[in-house]
Amino acid sequence: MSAPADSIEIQNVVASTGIGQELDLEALADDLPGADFNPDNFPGLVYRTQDPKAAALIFRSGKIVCTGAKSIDDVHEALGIIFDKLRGLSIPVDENPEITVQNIVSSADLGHNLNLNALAIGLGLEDVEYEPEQFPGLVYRMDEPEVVILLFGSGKIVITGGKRTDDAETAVEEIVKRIDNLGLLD
Amino acid sequence: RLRKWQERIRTKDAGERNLQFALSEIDRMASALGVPRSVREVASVIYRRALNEDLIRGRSIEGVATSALYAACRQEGIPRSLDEVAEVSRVPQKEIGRTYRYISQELGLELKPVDPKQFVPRFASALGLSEEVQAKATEIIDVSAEQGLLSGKSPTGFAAAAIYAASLLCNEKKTQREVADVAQVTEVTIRNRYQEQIEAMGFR
DNA sequence: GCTTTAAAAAGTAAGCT
DNA sequence: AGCTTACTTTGCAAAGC
Repeated sequence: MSAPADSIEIQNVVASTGIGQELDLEALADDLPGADFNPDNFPGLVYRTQDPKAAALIFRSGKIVCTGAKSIDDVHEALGIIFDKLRGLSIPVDENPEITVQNIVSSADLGHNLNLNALAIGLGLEDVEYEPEQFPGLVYRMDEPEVVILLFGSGKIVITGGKRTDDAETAVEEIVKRIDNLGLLD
Repeated sequence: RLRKWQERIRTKDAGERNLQFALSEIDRMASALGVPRSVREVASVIYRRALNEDLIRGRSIEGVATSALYAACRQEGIPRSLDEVAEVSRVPQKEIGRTYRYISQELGLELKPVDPKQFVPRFASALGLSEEVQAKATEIIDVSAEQGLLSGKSPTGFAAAAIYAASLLCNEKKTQREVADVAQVTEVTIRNRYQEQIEAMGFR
């Protein structure tokens, strides 16, 4: 009764935005408690929010990358907290900065063990990367939706590369169809 | 005009020198790995194809040469593990794996996943084990793979465990450490795979 | 290409008790 | 023999080397 699509859980959302204002990251690193800034290592300043849990990379240009959130709502919430923190430091922040979701990582469970060797051949070696000496997952690049699926022997899978919430659902339904058509869904 | 002409000759010479270097490296590594001449020839063909399709750009000659050799071993059914290939190359294992995936994809090699059984003769003879043990190990691999135990597991670790189990069953016991050393896996991996395989064979 | 961030899957490995 | 920690893979943006 439980369809594989019902097992989908969003694990990570990556989004980008910008406050429309250049920043002095050296000063910001001093004024923002908990900020990590190592310009020799990486040009962005790292700031983590506790609730919701997320990490933001803040750049001199005022552009920001938010990762680690468990939902698109959490991305907006976390960035809202950061915008308010910056405003609290008298830094002008755009009224409603546009937030773009760049990648959503989800996990799901197909509920059946998978024969990855058979699947590599069945799905087509040209679209598959399966090198168990290097990584236990089979990497399958799907065209529609344009996502990458990692399939494991346990039947657990990871869907990444999608920008929309329903990409994972569509991808799971599609991969189940393809595996079933190959007679490899036991 | 003259300058352009000289430049062409210079790049042609450089290209020729690079190709000779790559082919001699393939030869050197192939000798060190003890693979037959036929595999070196296949590796050379793969390298030339990669060169013609401009796949070397942005990659090291040695990295592509090593990957071509790794691919050739697989294509010819006598695979070497990435660990083994990395030992005779001056390119790190991680880069060999990454470059192999790239040229394999771009050249459409479409190589099937490595079959653990292909490691059995080489590992077993390195351990001085009989044909009987090899046949038993092969049987163990077939039975446990059919039961779905192979998915996601390293082919060398799978082969090593089967050889260890077969050596016990045929009274030619080798220690986990001895098998682990020739297969270049840890004893922990052999132990884990061995337990599953023994159960799949209906022993215990 | 690299650097940094985040998260899942499962296998392998290394260090410590 | 465990247990813990850490590394492998995928996707993406950011700025700069």
